[in-house]
Formats: sequence, C-alpha cells, structure tokens
Amino acid sequence: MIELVKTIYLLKRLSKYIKKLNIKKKTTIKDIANVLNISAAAVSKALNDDSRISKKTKKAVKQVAENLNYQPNHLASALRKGKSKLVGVIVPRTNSNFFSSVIQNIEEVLNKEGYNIIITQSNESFKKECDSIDTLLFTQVDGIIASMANETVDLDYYEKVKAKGIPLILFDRGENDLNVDYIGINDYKSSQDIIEHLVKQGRKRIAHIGGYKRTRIFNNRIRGYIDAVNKHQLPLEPELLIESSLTTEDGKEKMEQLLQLKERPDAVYVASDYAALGALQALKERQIKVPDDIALVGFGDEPFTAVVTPSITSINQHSAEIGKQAALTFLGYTKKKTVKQSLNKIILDAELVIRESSKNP
Amino acid sequence: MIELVKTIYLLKRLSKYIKKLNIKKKTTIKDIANVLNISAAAVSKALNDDSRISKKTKKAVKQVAENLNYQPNHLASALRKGKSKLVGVIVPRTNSNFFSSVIQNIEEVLNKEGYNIIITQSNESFKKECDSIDTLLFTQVDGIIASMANETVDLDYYEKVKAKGIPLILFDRGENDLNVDYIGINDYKSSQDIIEHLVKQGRKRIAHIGGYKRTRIFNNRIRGYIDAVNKHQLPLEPELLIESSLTTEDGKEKMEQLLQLKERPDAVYVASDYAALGALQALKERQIKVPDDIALVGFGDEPFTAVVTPSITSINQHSAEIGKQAALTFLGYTKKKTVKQSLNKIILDAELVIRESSKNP
DNA sequence: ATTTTTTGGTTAAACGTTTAAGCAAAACTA
DNA sequence: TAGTTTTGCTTAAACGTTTAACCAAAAAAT
Repeated sequence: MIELVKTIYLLKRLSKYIKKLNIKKKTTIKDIANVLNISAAAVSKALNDDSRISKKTKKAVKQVAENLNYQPNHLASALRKGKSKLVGVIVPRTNSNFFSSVIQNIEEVLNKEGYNIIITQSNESFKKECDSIDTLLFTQVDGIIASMANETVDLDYYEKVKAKGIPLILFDRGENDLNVDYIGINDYKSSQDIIEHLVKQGRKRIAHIGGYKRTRIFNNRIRGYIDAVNKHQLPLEPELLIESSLTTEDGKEKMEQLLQLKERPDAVYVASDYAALGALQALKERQIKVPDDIALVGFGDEPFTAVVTPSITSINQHSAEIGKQAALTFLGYTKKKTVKQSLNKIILDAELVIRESSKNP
Repeated sequence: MIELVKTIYLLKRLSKYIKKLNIKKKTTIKDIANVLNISAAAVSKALNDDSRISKKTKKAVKQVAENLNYQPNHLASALRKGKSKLVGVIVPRTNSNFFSSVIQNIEEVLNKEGYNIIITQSNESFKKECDSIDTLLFTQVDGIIASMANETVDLDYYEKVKAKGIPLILFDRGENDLNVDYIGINDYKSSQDIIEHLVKQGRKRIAHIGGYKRTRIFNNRIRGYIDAVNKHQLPLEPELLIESSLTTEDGKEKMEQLLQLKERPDAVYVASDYAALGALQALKERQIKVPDDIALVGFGDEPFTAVVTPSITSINQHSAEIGKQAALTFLGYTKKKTVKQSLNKIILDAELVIRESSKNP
C-alpha cells in the first residue's frame, strides 16, 4: 500500500519533469536528482555504479534516467575528468583498402573500451597534416594514431604532440627519428621476397619503381631491392632504380621511362599497387605482354590487383593486424598510467601473393 | 624607459609561468590572466576579439598566449556555448571512392567554418549504424550527415536525432518516410539513360541486377529500368530482374544465375560497380565475351571500372557536389538559427560514362 | 553499552570557458 | 560644468559532470 502511494507520488514528479522537458532542454543529472529528491552527486555515482550507492537507489536512478531519456553530456564529463575518450586517426587517404581496413580495426578495438575515433585525411599534404594535428589537439583527443603523408619531413608538429604528453602511435609511414611507437611490416624483407620470386621465375633484369628515398618504408624497400639484386649478381644499374610519387599517373610515366631504355628490364617491381596499375596501363598501351615480355609486381594487395587483367602479384600488409596492434598500443598507455611503458616497435612479416603478372613466361 | 621596466617586469612574470608549465599542466586562460594581471574574462574576450577590449590588451594577450603555447580547451568552450563544432558523418564504408570523395568534400566545406567531422562506418549493418548514432549523440555533435546502411529499415534512431533537434542530412541512401534534408542523384533518370544507351547499341534483351527494393535509390533504379524497357517494348521478364545485396560476391552469383537461363540476356545493367565487377568475373570464367556476347553496365563510376578489362560503362554520381551540398545544407541550419528553414531535397543529374563493356558488338 | 566500521549518501569545489551584469574612468555633449 | 555616453575592463554565475571531504545513521565489534 505504502509502495503504491510512493509510486504514484513518483509518477507525479516524473510527469511534471517530462512536461518541462517538452519545453525543450536536455535532461541532466540534476533533473534526475530532483525527481528522486536526492543530490546530483548521488545520481552521478549511481550511474557510474559507485559502491557507495545502494542497489535500490541505483535502480531508481537508472529507471528515471531511462524515462526522461537521459543522455550523459560527454563534454562535461570529459572536461571534468580531463579525458575526452576520443582518439584521432590521421591517414593520407581513406579510399585505399589498406587504410580503410586499418581504420576499421582500430575502431573495433577502441570502441570496446569506450573510445571513439575521429578520422582525418591528410591527402598526402604536409600542410593538411599539420592542420589535422591542430584540430585533433583542439578537440582534446586522448591519443593520436597516424600514418604520415608522403610530403612530411618536418617533424615539429609530431614533436608537439609528444611534448603535450599525448600518446602518439605511428603505423605504416613512420619515421625513425621520431622516437615513438610504430607498427608496420618488414619492408626490407618483403622486397627481398619479391626479388627472390622474380629470380625463380627466370627474370634477369629487374627494375624498381620506388617511393621517396627519404620515407623510411620506401627506403627499406629500395635497400631490400638493392641487396637482393646484388646477392643474385643481377645488373644494378641507376636507370633501373627510379624514384616516384607512386600515384597511378606517375607509375605510368615512370614505366614509360623504363621502356625508353636501350636494354629494357624483363621485370618491374613497383612499390605501390596504385603505381603498378599505372605501369600496367603503360604496358598495355604499348602492347607489351605481361608477364611474357615483362613481369610486374606491386605492393599492398589492394583488391583491384586481383581483378585487373592480368592480375597483379603483390604484398599483403596485414592491415587488420596493424590496426589492432595500433589500437592496443594506445590502450596500453591508458591502462598502466603510472608505469612508463617502453616504446613499442612492432614489425609484422608480410605475405607475397603471387598472381598472373609474374608467372613464368 | 618606463616601457623597458614594464617589459622586464612582464618577462619576469612570464618566465615564472613558463617554469610552472614545465612542471606539467596545460596553459589556461587563467594563466594568461595572471601574467598580465587582468581577469580571465578579459583574456577570453581578447582572444575572441570582443569590441570592448582595447587593442593594446588584445595584443598583449595574444603575445602571452603565444609564448605560453596556449591551446584553447575546446571541451570547456563547447560545454559553455552548447556547441561542439563537431559534425558526425555516417557512411556504410569509407573504402569506396564515392563515399571517400563525399567525405573529403564535406570536410573541406565544414573546416572552413571551424567545424570538424567525426567519421563512422556502419559496414552496412543496422546495429552498427544505431551504435554510431548513439556515439555521435554522446559526443554532442552539432549535426549528422549520413548515408544509410543497406539493412536499415527501422528509422527510430534517426527519429531520435530529429527529436533532439539536431540537424540531420541524408545523402545517397535516404528514406522518403523520414522527412529530412536529402542530397542525391536522379536514380530513375540514370537508369533510363543506361537502357537508352544499351538500346542504341542494339541490345534487345536487357537484365537488371538491382539492389534491395525497399531501399529508395535502388527502387528508383528498378523503376527506371522497368519503365525504359517497357517504353522500348523489350521483354520484361521476372527472371531478368534480380534483387541482390550488390556485393562483389553476390554480383558474381547473380550473374551466374542469369547465365543459367534458357534465353540469356544480351546486356546486363548492375546497380553497383562492385557487383558489376563480380558479374564480370563470372562472365570471364565462362569465356563469355564482353561486350560482344553480353554488354555490361555498372553504377557509381568507381575508379576500377576504368582499369579492369574490359573497362566498365558506369554512372558518375558527382560525389564532390553531393558532399559540398550536404555540408552547405548543414551550415544553413547553423546560420539562420531562428528562421525555420524549409527542407532541402537536392537531386543532381548524374552522367553516363561509356566504356568498352557496352560498346557495339 | 560503548566504540568502531560501514553504508549511503550530501556539500561544495573543480574542470576551462563564456557571458550577462555591473562599474569606474575617460571622453564626449550641451 | 554637469550630464551622458563610451571604453575597458571586473565579478560572478553558468555549462553538466565528477570527486574529495564530510557526515549522520546503521551495523558490527568489543
């Protein structure tokens, strides 16, 4: 009986508040407190399952919160706690399968821990990348996971992030100079695997359309190429080793350049699938048969490598694993906040995926 | 002379604060106020170029802010102002060129107005989409720009957004039932253009692998197909009109289904480039010549349509324009806050891009 | 029966801004 | 010269949480 009276009383207060709500305004913790005649602090604690709040109160609070359609104000709690529960992700672009897959896996891991991600694209522009960092800092992200733009050489902005004490994790495109966590694949070994494979297919004159030497991953690929070529005592001529921006357009251009040579290569290893695609276009236009006349190998295992004609041999970079590891590395910082954790450098082994473009002639 | 003394005095206070800063903690408006011996409010106003603050003070404030490496706390200002300056973007996935391009253009337009975007992927899952909406609301975004997942039929979550008074703009995948701003292309007319083109190429038996009928854009494409086929008095048989999830895999499967028919079509129009790619694979595997035996048309003008063999005729959806219009529509809400603006339904004309896969046999 | 501990809260301050209201001094007006 | 307006600030409250510190009442321990 007394229960019933209480319930009716509560209903009355509730309906009063629901009416108030209709006149705009979002429900706050205070509204819930008023309905139940307890303090806002108690409500906050109840919602956060504090041990010093009784089960009964917790239940009531959650009930009223539900009824009033309460949505916690993330800004307020973030401000108070000094944590935004937001992680910034910077990538050169999202429309490559590699980056998209990395992002998806980062998100998956972080969402489970209550983090959300903000994705920004640098479009391979240094300036855009700096802007991205600024906006992410401005948005008070709790960490940044990034893959650097091709253009980036000046590391001041990244140093700024480090200086602020915000966890910074790089993947794929990183820099050795920046003493920071990194997740990537073994580019050097991948290059060697490719040359090894081409040699086995009987290729004797292998060219490499590589990325910018100053970028570490491309530098490693170049070194892998050089060492493997030397190991097999194949010709290592300057005109066989070309630096490229690795866009589709530039890949085409650089391949045309290779075709001008008096002595053409019988295999070309391109450091990016997109550039390899351009190279393939150049070859097709000149009716050069792939792989019969020239074998072609790309890098990245983008889906289109499997569907073009001929399909392109490439390197699978394990994007899912990279994304997961990057996220876990970040979470490492949030967990053991006191213990100064040691720097993580995770180098995964990549996998050569052999397709038509490098088969035996 | 007096100036010099003042400067020295200021320097002293400054260095004291810089020292304090090194012992951690971020610079706040209060620190600046203390250095200059003015109130925090004055600093805030100075930084926001309030007219009631003298030029001299403004200059000094900005100087000190610079020196102390002050970064405004976005959370605090957002909390106080009730605006987060964040816009949520929900897409089925980012690794299609269409969505990636839309996002890029949304970002470009919004950044100029001081907004940042949070991108979330639904992966075509209704549940993930609901989660995305929840997290975006939780993050206190000022607006949401979304393209719905294939699965989505229940609109409750979107109604929730509307109910909260948060501007909601849909693009590409939208729903008529949801009375909300929308930017997309004329799917009905695009379908007709495709059929028109195929008829001109002498095709007499045209099949359509379409999307889910319940999704508006796919329904429009289907209606366009039906009306155009009827108009030209071509056969409109149930087995020529197939419903598909439009993934690459399902496109392949549905094409195989079409090839089982006693009377095969001589042209197939697929409502998505990804599914068209799968269809092409099926055709290649069976040594069926494209376009000679069967013509193929996709939808979306994804870059790979131009590089596969044969290249695939498709529809360019003007992704850049869609992104821009979506962003501008959102900004419309932020500007005229009082005036209840009328609903925007922008339907752009798409463009047929003719390639090898639909040339004359 | 008294002391100690535990339970279930409350109060008040804090997070870093913004902003309405107020106010003294300076500058203008008549 | 007195009154009015403008300038250039200051004070204090507010945004919605969280949390340290406190406290009364109940339960447990002695």
